[in-house]
Amino acid sequence: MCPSRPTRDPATPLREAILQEARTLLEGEGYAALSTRRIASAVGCTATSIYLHFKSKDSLIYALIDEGFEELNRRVVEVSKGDGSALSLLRDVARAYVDFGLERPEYYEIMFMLRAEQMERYPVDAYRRARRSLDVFAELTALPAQEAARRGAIVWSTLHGLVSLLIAQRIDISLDREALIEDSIHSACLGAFAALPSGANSA
Amino acid sequence: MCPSRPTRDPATPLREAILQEARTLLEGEGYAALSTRRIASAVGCTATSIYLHFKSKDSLIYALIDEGFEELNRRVVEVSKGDGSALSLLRDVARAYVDFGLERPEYYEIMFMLRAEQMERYPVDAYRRARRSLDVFAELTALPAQEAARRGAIVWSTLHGLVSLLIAQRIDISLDREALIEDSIHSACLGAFAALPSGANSA
DNA sequence: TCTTACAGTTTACGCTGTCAACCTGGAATG
DNA sequence: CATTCCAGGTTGACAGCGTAAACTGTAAGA
Repeated sequence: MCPSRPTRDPATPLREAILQEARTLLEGEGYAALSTRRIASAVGCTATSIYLHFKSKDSLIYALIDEGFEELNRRVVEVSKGDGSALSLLRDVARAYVDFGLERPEYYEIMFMLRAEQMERYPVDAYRRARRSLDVFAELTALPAQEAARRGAIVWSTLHGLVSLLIAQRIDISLDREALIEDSIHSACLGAFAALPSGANSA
Repeated sequence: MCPSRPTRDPATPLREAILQEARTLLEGEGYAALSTRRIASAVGCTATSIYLHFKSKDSLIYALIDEGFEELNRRVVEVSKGDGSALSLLRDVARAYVDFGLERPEYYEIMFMLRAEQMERYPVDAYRRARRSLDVFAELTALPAQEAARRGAIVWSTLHGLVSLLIAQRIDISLDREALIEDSIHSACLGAFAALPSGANSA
């Protein structure tokens, strides 16, 4: 009877309500729509209250990024535990990576496509820990560490190029999307196992 | 004796002065530093004066994007006119693409790494015309149109993945950068010419 | 000379992230 | 019971953003 402000459910603690609303806003309207004031008004508090629970807007987004990596890691690890040759496992893991990006484009965007200078504030080692599932690409090559790391980076960057261009809708829509993905994954696997010029394969 | 405001050189017309300052700001401090007010104050006019010469801030940035594509196109076309096998030409063109990205990261960023929703306002066909040099990837495969387009997209996305991750500094710095680039280019060329599963190669 | 158009400026609006100061209800303490 | 303290909010403000509307001075044309 006194609807002066949209009161929020006092059962859920504010921090969780903020996170929940941020998730909804991110998935519904994208990263650009994430503003402290929009979150606050949807949640029924003031914008500054967010700073009682998060050091900054960035750190709120890092919480979402962490959630994204949790899901990506879960998907990748699950697939990588299957049986089959290293090649077929790598193909499956690559597919899982691409699927994640296309099914959760907004999460992929904040995880991998944000401005570099914006991400610098995300602690480097935390980021490396977060994206540890990407090491699977390297491990599956079963090569010596240094060579494996480079091969893993090639696979990752190949898949990232595909996913980021698809998300940004920069790939000609007249192309057969599924065939492109299939071929790209295959090409990425070639990048992992084929002979490459840098010569270290023989090491 | 009356330095109330930083008067600008009246010889250069304002539009060119704005563009020049935008270039300087972009290359010196990156896309995030590009604000109408900063440009205006550096140039010696007011922020709103910019709108006498550009429809919006975006259209000012599109002018910079066009300049970027002009340089990229020039580099690519020049290299693609060399002689050698299709494979070696493709390698050279790929190298030119990567070099452009790493030598002009701020331009690469606004050309290929801006938010999707932000780029939507850039007319789709204008964008396609602007990045026409990327068609070279497809043409060099000397395949039927549809298959060539897919192969070209694979090459492009592979290189874009590499360049964008390098620019965003997301690739482990302990990796041998030059070897990674070399191998990625080679892998991209494999993506253009190797047998791939989608089956259309036989068409 | 009067008019018109151009090329600026001033002012303002609504938006952003964030900080300092203030308030408020409840628990702990005297 | 009264007092103090504090966690968890609010209010108000600041500096910055893109940009729209209204205004001004100046130069060319009729």
